[in-house]
Amino acid sequence: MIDVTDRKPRSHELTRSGIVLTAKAIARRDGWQAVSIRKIADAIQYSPPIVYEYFDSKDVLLDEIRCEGFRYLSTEYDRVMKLYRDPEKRLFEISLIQWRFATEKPEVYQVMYNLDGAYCTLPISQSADMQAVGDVVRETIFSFIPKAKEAIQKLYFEWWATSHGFIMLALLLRDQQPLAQSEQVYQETMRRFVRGLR
Amino acid sequence: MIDVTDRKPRSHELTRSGIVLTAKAIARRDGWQAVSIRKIADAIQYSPPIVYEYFDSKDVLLDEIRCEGFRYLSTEYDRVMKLYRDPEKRLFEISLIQWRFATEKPEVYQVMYNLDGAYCTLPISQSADMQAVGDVVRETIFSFIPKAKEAIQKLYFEWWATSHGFIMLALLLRDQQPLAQSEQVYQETMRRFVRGLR
DNA sequence: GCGGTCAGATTAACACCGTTAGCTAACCAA
DNA sequence: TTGGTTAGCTAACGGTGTTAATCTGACCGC
Repeated sequence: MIDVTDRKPRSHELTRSGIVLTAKAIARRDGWQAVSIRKIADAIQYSPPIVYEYFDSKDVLLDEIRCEGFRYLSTEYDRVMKLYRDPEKRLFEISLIQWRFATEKPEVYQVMYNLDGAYCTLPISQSADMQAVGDVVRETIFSFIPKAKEAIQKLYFEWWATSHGFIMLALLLRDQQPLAQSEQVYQETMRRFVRGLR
Repeated sequence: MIDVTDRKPRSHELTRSGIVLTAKAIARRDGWQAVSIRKIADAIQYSPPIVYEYFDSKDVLLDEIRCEGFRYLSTEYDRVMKLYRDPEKRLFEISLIQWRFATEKPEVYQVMYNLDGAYCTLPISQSADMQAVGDVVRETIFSFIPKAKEAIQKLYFEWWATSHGFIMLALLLRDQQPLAQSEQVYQETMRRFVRGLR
């Protein structure tokens, strides 16, 4: 039973962001498998169908959070680009952001790559937000290794795979190997990767 | 309604492996999200509770498939160890097995790492089967880089992260970048990694 | 033949899930 | 007072993992 009396009136935008925040909060606490439309509705003190006024489906809600994650990365990358001029420094700092993001907002990282029970069926490939992230990294690589488009794409693929692989494995083995130790190996590897580009 | 007349009598072992095979078949066709106890029971022509005679829960069933995957890798690694004596060749061939396994049995690879809707809550860390896989790789690395235990563990971590990262990303981007092309980059990278150990 | 036992398998239920159809109650213009 | 619009709800459908209770039928001693 919903008690309407203690439900504060909120704007459309506030309710919408409330849904997103609640979904992430539940995912962070209990994992994505525990996130349900009913629990979200409960938390924002509405009935389940209201959620569908804001998102056509659970899939679309997850996709929103996913894109939000890529957009966040994009702005962080831009910040680095403005802060440093040295391409080598740039790519290394971008690598550090990747680690920081994955460890500080694991629930977002999970839904971005469909990890640990998070599952969004919408294709990630066509996402313009993900493409934008790639553009910044490719541009950075190009700025000190001006090669053909295919070569840049290959280097980007290698950078991404290395970064993502280390992060994923570090999170997977975090109860065997302390995160701080994995982070050290990560930084070492990414520094070596960046240096190897020269 | 279940028609008992056309259900063939099977041994305990045969029914058990039937459950595992059916789960993998559904996962391969429609993804792990589509795998349900009822669908498995339907396929093996039994009622749902029968599945619980063989596996305490869906989680345990997934864990079995996961461990089976690690055991398969283990035997394949052993095969390579017997086939080649050169440590460099050994580690490279093991890397190739990793790729082949992930692309030929994606549904098993997914459940091993909780990817794409596959979700097993049982901790993977304590799995002896996973440990066995690691032992073979660590041993291989040690055989031509005899270093301290921590250094070997670090190299193993790097090898695993690199291999897994490339494979994951290749599968993720397979509709943008053909798998054959990604495989080439993978082989190149793993060869470089192995060479870099000298 | 008859009653009892036991294992194998089933049905039916519980509490969830995503999603949707349809209702209610409040408001506002005419 | 109507009529219409709108926000929000309840209730339902078909699905999920899981379990308690029940049924079925074969076997065995008498």
